[in-house]
Amino acid sequence: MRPLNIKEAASRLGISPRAIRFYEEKGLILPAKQASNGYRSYTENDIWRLQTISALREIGMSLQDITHALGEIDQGNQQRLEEYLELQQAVMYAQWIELKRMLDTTQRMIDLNRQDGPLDVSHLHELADSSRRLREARQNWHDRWNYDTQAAIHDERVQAKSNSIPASSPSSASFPEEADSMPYNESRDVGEHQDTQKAPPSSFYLYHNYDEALEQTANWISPVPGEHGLDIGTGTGNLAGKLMERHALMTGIDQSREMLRTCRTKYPGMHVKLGNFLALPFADQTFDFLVSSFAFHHLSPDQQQLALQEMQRVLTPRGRICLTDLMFADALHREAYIRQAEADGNGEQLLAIRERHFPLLDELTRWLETNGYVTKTVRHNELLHTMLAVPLR
DNA sequence: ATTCTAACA
DNA sequence: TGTTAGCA
Repeated sequence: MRPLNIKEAASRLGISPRAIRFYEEKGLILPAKQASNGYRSYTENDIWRLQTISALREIGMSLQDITHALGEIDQGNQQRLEEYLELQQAVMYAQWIELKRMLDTTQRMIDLNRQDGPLDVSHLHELADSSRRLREARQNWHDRWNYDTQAAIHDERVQAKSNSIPASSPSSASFPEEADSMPYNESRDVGEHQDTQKAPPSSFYLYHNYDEALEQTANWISPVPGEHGLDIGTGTGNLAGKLMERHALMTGIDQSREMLRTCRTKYPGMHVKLGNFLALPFADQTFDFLVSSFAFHHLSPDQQQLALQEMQRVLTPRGRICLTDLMFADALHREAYIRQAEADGNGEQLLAIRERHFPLLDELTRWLETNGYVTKTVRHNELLHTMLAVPLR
């Protein structure tokens, strides 16, 4: 194929010629120059390189990081190459879903226009507004890109914390009735939460009952051997591992390369993929069930909505969902909890609550039930819950 | 008509 | 990165 000049290359990639020159200035590419006029000349290789740069850029990687990444590819690091290819794939999925969403929005506007006659402006604004917010939400996962650094120490930390609690520790003794994970309904749940205002002292409890909660999740899913399951935010694969023991075919996605690396070595039999929770890199109706533990609270409330929609998309019509995470019963519970933490001067806990977006149990339940699910929930400790959602059918 | 470099926003 | 200017 004939080498492209800069304008052709730019239009093919959907970026500006200036951007391309800028990348060159930063040392990311080095196109040949025509001796006669000094015009840059881009070969297929250059184009591929630019494509890579552009894709990585879209995910919000800094040019510095891209330099580094490209370096590894140049050295023939296949492992890395695959990661970056998946990254590009993830971007494409995000775009695909965005497109679908826009189609959806316009369709809704058309419908509303037909039904209620001329659409009043406020409604139009509302639609446009939500559409904008959704898009913003999706962009925010760029930040997660740097989450990697935490990966290496993740498992150690969890291990350390659950081990540091003896089986007969006071805190678990004060919740003896939870030991037997009995499903209970929402109203009872709210009631029970009222005495949680004597909030626990330190933050280690956030991970206490960690393993019990994962067990619960796997039990509730109880996969039929051979069923396909997706673990969103699989981290190092602890939950997916339990489901594989039960002979499910597990796929895990995470937004962190480092996490996935660890996961791959821990569970060679597991499909592991880099991906955005808000644009799952899978076709519609791919999985029989879907689990997620300790991942939801990394998303903003808006993003959680998107994630739920995505889950439905990749799930089979009869697919079930089981979520384990720290949750508040409702907004009041959250407020009370924060007040208590303030009173205790527990800064660590306050920070944890403020920086995460622990789902509200009542909202989550409402959303799922509105979307055709029957739910049941079990509480493992003050905040830790496991929720199962099965299609009404 | 296009591209290039350089400089400024 | 976008924009603009002055060249080849």
